[in-house]
Amino acid sequence: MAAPTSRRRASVMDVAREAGVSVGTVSNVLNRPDVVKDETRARVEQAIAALSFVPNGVARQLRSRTVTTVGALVLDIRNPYFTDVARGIEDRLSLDDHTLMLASSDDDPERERRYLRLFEEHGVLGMLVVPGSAGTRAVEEVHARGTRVVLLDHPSSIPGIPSVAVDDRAGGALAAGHLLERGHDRLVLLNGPHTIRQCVDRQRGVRDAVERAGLDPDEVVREVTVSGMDARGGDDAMRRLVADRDGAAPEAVVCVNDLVAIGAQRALRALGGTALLRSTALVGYDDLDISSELASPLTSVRQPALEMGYRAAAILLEDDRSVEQHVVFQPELVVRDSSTYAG
Amino acid sequence: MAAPTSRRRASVMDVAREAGVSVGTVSNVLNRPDVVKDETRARVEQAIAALSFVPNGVARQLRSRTVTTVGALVLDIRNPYFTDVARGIEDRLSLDDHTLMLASSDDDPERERRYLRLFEEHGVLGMLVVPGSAGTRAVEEVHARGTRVVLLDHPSSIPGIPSVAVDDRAGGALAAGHLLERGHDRLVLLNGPHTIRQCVDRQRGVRDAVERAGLDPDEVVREVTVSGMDARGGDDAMRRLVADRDGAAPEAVVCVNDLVAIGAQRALRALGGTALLRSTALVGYDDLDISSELASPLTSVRQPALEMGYRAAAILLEDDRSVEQHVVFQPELVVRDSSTYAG
DNA sequence: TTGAAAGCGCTAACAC
DNA sequence: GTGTTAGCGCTTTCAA
Repeated sequence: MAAPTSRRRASVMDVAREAGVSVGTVSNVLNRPDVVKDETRARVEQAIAALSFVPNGVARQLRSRTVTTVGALVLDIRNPYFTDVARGIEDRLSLDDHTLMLASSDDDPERERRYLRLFEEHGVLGMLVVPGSAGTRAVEEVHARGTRVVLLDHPSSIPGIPSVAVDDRAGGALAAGHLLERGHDRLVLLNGPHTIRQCVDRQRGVRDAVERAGLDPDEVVREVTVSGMDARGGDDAMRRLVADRDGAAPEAVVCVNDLVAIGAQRALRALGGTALLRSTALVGYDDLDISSELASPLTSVRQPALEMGYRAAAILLEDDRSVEQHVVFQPELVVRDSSTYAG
Repeated sequence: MAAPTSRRRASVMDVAREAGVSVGTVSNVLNRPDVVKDETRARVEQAIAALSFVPNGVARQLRSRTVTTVGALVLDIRNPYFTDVARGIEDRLSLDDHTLMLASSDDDPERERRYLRLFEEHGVLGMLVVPGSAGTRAVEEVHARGTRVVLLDHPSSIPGIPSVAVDDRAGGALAAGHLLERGHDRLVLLNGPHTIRQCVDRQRGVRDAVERAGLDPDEVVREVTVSGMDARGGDDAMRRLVADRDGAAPEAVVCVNDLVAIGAQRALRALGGTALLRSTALVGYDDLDISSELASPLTSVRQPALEMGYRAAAILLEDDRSVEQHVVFQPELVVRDSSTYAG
C-alpha cells in the first residue's frame, strides 16, 4: 500500500484525460452508466481504477442538490435508549441507501445549536431531533428556513413539524399506579429537570395516578431533581434522600429512567446492603436490555425505542401527507423484583 | 414561525444585494469581520438576519478546502464500550471546535465500506476506525488515497497509520489467570469470531495464562463461538453449552465482553435459577457501567474507553510526529461476585 | 476597505 | 453517444 500522497485527489478532469474522453462522459459513467457505450465505459472505469479516483461528494452535492445524509441529534448517546432509537433510524435509512450522521447534545444548548447548525450548513436531507431543555425554538428556526425536521420523543405542537413520541404521562401513571396498588402511600419521584418535557409529563402522570387513587399528590409525591439523568445522578440523589431520613430508605421510588434507578440501587446497596435495597420499591423507565439482569431486576416502563426511530425516519423520508404525522406510542409496564420486595 | 418555504435558501449574492455590497464583502464579514468597516459590517449583518441567511457549508468546503468534521466508525453503537470511546473522541474534538460524524458498521463489511466511502467522499478531516472482520484492507486504501486515519482498538501494523488500542492479549490472560488461580482447571471461552482481531488476541491471552500455569491449553480451554457479540449471543451459546452437558453449567467461563457475559448469566438463571448461576465462575470484558449492578456483579477486564477515544482524536488532530503514534493501553481486572461464588 | 472575477469539482442541459 | 459549457455558493486573489 503506497504512502499517503499529499498530491491533490484525482478529479473527473484527470479521469477524462486518462481515458481520452470528456468530463461529461465520466460523469455519465458515474451516474448513468447505461447511457454510455460499453467500450467507452470500460476505458473510463479503467482510468478510475488507475487513478484511484473517488468522486468529490461535496462538489456533487453542491451541483446536483442531491443528499443522502440524514442528521440525528439525541439527548445522550450513552443512554442505551437513544442508541436503540438510533438503530431504528438506521434500519429505515439503509432501506433507501441513506446514511446517518449521529450526534449527542447532552442536553447542552450550546452543543445542540452547534450540531443543528452543522446539519443545516451541510444541507442534510432532513433531521431527527430530540429537543432538550432549551426547548424547540432552535429546531423551529431550522424548520422555518426550509429544512425537513421530525421531532423525536417530543409531541410536536408546531405546525408542519411531524413528531414521534411516547405518551410519557401515561407512562408516569403506569409507574406510580403500580406502586399505589401495592399499597405504598408515599412516593418519591427522582426526576430530571422540568426544562425537559419528558420529565414534566412523567411527573404529571405520577400525579394523575395519585389523584385517581383518591389521594392528594401534594402530600403523597415528593419530587427530587437529580443532578444528571444517569447512574451518577441517581446515586447522588438517593444518598441525599437517605441522609435526610437518618439512614432509612424511602418506601417507594419512581425514577425518571433506568440509569437513574440503577444509580439509586447502587447507593442503597452501598449504604445498607441488600436489606436497605429491599426496603424500597423502585420503578424505572425505559426498560433497558440490562434492566432485567440487575441484582434487583428492575420494574420499568417500556418504550418501543427501535420502532420510534424507524417510524421517525420513515416519516422524514416519505414526506407524505397520507402518513400520520404525529405518532404517539403507548408505553407498557414490565413488573420485576425491584418493586415487589418491599411492602 | 413561518411555514417552510420551498424557496431557495438565501445565498451570499442575496445578502450582498440586500446590503448593497459585493459578495466579497459578505464573505469578509463571515470570515474576517475585523477587516470590514464597522458600518458596512453592520449593514451586512442586518441583511443576514433579515434573510435568515445560513451559509452553505458544502460550497464553502468545496472552495476553501477547510473541514471541521471527523468521522468515526465503530463496530457496534449499542455496545456502551463504543459509546464511551465515542464520547472520548467528542471531548477532544470539541476542544478544537470540530464535530463528529458517528456511524456503526455492526461488523458488516458492506456497511463498513459504505461509511468509509461516505466519509471519504465527504472529505472529512480524518477518520477514526474500529476495523471489523473484513480486516484493515478498506481502511488502508482510504489512507493510501490521502485521508488521515487512526485505527481504534486495533494495533496498527500499517506504516503511516497510527493506532490506539488495548493490550487484549494481556486482558485475556488477566481473565483466565484469575479463574485458574481460583482453582478452576477447565475453562470455556465464549468468544466472537476469529475474524475479529480482539477475539483472537483475547483467546491467545487465555492460552498464555493456561500455559503459565503449567497446563495444556488444548485440554483446558474449550472455545465456543457466539452468534453475536451481545447478550443474545451469550444467551444462545450458554444454552447450547448447558444442553450439551445435560443441564450442568460449565465450571468457569471467560466471555469476550460484558454483554455476552450478561446474556450467559441470563441463560443460566433461566435454566436453573440462582443455583445454576452460582455454580459457574464467570468473567466478562469491558467493565461496563452497569456490570457492577447485575444480579451477579460481573468480574470484568476494564479498558479505558474514554481515554482511548480522546487519545485517538488527539493523534488525528495533532498529526504530530512528536506524539507517540502507537498507543497501547493496559487493561485491568476488576473482581466481583460472578467469578467468586463458585469453586 | 471594497469590488470584480476566477475557480473549487461536479452535473446537466444542449449541441453535435 | 459524446463533447462543450454554464453554473451550484462560496472564498480568494488582485485591482481599484
